[in-house]
Parts: sequence; structure tokens; C-alpha cells
Amino acid sequence: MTDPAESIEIQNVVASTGIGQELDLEALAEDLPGADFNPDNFPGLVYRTQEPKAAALIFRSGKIVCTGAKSIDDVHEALGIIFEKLRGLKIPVEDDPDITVQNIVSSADLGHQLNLNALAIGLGLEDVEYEPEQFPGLVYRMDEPDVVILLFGSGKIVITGGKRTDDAEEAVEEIVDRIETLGLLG
Amino acid sequence: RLRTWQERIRTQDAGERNLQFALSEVERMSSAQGVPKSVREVASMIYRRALEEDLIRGRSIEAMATASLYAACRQEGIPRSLDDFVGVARVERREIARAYRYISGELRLALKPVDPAGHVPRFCSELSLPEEVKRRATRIVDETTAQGLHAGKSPTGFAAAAIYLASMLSDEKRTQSEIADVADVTVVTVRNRYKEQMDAVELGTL
DNA sequence: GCTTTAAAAAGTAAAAT
DNA sequence: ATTTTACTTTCGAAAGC
Repeated sequence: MTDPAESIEIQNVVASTGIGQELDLEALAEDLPGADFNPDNFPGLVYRTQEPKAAALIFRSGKIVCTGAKSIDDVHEALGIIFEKLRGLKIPVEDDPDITVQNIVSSADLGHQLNLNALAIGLGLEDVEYEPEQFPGLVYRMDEPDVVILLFGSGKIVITGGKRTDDAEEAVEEIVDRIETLGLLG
Repeated sequence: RLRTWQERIRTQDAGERNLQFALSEVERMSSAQGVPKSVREVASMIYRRALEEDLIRGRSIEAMATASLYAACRQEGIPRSLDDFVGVARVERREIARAYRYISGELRLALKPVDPAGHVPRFCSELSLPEEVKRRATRIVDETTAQGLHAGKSPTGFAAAAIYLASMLSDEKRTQSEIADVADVTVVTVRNRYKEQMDAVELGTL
């Protein structure tokens, strides 16, 4: 049987950083082709990179949020492109800004169908939200690692809220363990 | 007499007035949806508990009242979907759903997932279907539910599909459209679910 | 709490074909 | 009747209302 942990795929990485320099977003919106800036709507300027594909929210304070990247390396690469673009605009950017990963969203496949009703009761109604009227997934808040797992009837799952790559791996091992203990896997 | 009344209103603290408003809303929505008196009382109790636990402050009273009523129905096994209340509540669905999750979690209601079978009697009545269809539909739901076929599916849509299948099996056929209407789901959902149930059950045993 | 970004899961809905 | 688009849920940061 294939190991569910090996089916893990990172789908999205959210990270934050800062260039240590205040920005004039109005001017930046003019100089950066493709930039979206609607201050009435949202204070951040949106800039998208193509390769790797990612979206950055750039704020007046110089702080930046990067989202949409498929790996931590991609986050660094995408932000590196943005730093260079800014430098090209004569905007001083710190040499090597700290980049903090804030959230990693991963998907995985447990390889077996799940009876979510039985699982909701088995995992403990206190830590579970399962309202199929509203959403088909069962929401399970795990303490260690501190992540939220969405489980579906197909056996496919989503792990989010973790900051390390290992979190998803540990979470999958843990959830598989708990489901097996309950005799509800397969 | 009038002066005492006005005096009372004036000196009533906002909390009391808010509670009265919330409870009157519970009554209004219950009447609109035909919720039994005993369940309205449970709803009032849940709302009062939420008030005691200071869960109401800073939130929409209407949403919390609606959520209390929905939670009471869930707890008492009176099948009503959240959407049934969305139609009579004065706040949007999203807010009611959030309030329900909040109340449910904070008050540790530990409500079990909705059993689709609970919706069968009500829908069958509205469709003027005989007891036989109701029993068959319930059997279909029970059997497919035992197989876990309902995981992630809308309880109302699931019940509607079973009724459609049962009505055909009993020569008391109702159209997908008629059933979809009383269940407040689309014909596409009825169709999709009934096909799955059809494959999952042993037709001969029904 | 809201606003915006991105991404997956699966169900449902509505609009388009 | 099928296809496409879109919304539901989870997560986090950012600045400001």
C-alpha cells in the first residue's frame, strides 16, 4: 500500500517579508507594469509573477506578503524577482530581507474512502466541525502539529495552518494513525 | 399604569430589551417554520446560556437568535435545514452559519451530524406520499447511509433522492422537479444522488 | 469583523451552450 | 442535458476602517 505521506503535495505557501523602506504605492503602480492598486478597496498593491507563479501584496510600509507559490523555494524566487524589480526602479531594498513562511497548504490522499459521520464521532465532536449542508469536508483541528485538516469522503485531504514542511507530514501520519485506531480507514 | 409601564421601559437595561427582542425573533421564525413549542423553549434556553457565557456581546442578536433556533432543532431532532431559516431571518446565511458554529462550539453542544432520514417524513407529507413510500425511502436512506454513501452530501438532497427512488418503486411517482422543490435543492442534485443510491442498494430487498 | 491574495478538497447552484 | 463558472470551508500575513 502506498504511503499517504508520499502523496503530499504543497499547493500554496504564504510568506511575509519587508524591504525596510517606505513606498509610494501610487508611483509604484505607474512604474510596475501589471500592478493592481485600488487603495479605496485594499491598501496593498497587487503584483503577480509568472515564473514562478505567485502573487505579492506590497504595502506602503514596505512589508510584502507573497502567496500562491507552490514551494518555499518558489516563494524566495518570486520575492527575489520582486526585490530586483524594485531595485531596478531605484528603490533601496535590504540586501537579504528575512522571509517568514506563515502558512503552507498541502493536499494528500489517504487512499481509502472515509465515512465522515463515523469519523466525526470517533475523532470527537469537540475537535470536529462537519456540516455537509454547508461544506462537504470534515474540519479537524489537530493540536500536534498545530494544523487544520479538511477530510473528504473520497479520502482526499487538505492540511493547512502549518508553517513547516514537516507539519503536513506529521499531520498525515497522525491522522492516519487515529483513523486506523478507530478502525475507520478502508 | 401608563407611567409605570414607561418607567419600566426606561429603566430596563439594554440587555433585557435585547433578550426580549431575541426571544421574539425566535418566536417569529419558529412560527414561520412551524417549529414546535418545546423546541422554541430549547432555543430560548440555548440563547440564554449564550448570554450567560457572554457569547452575544459584539455580535448580531438576530444571527445568534437564529443560530440558537437552528441548534435547538438539531438537538431535538427536528429536521430543518439552516436554509429554512435563512428565508425568514433578517441576516445573511453566512452570518447565521458563523454564529451557529460559535454557539455550538462554545456551549459544547456536541451535536451529531444531521441524519438525512430525518427529512424524509416531512418531505413525504408535503408531497402527499403514502406511508409505504415513506418507509421505503427511509429504508433506502438507512441502507446507503450505513455504507457511508452520504459522506459530504447534502442531507436534504440525499433524502430527496431516496424519496424519488422510493416513489418510483411504489408506483406513486413524483417528478424530480416536484421533489426538488419541496426539498429546496435542484433537480440535478436529486438526479445525481438517486443514481448513486440506485447502484448502492439491492432493489429486490426494498 | 471586513477588505485582498492563492490554493486544494467535493458538493451544489446557476448560467451558458 | 452537459459544460463552465462560481461559491461554500480551512489558513496566514499585510494596513486601516
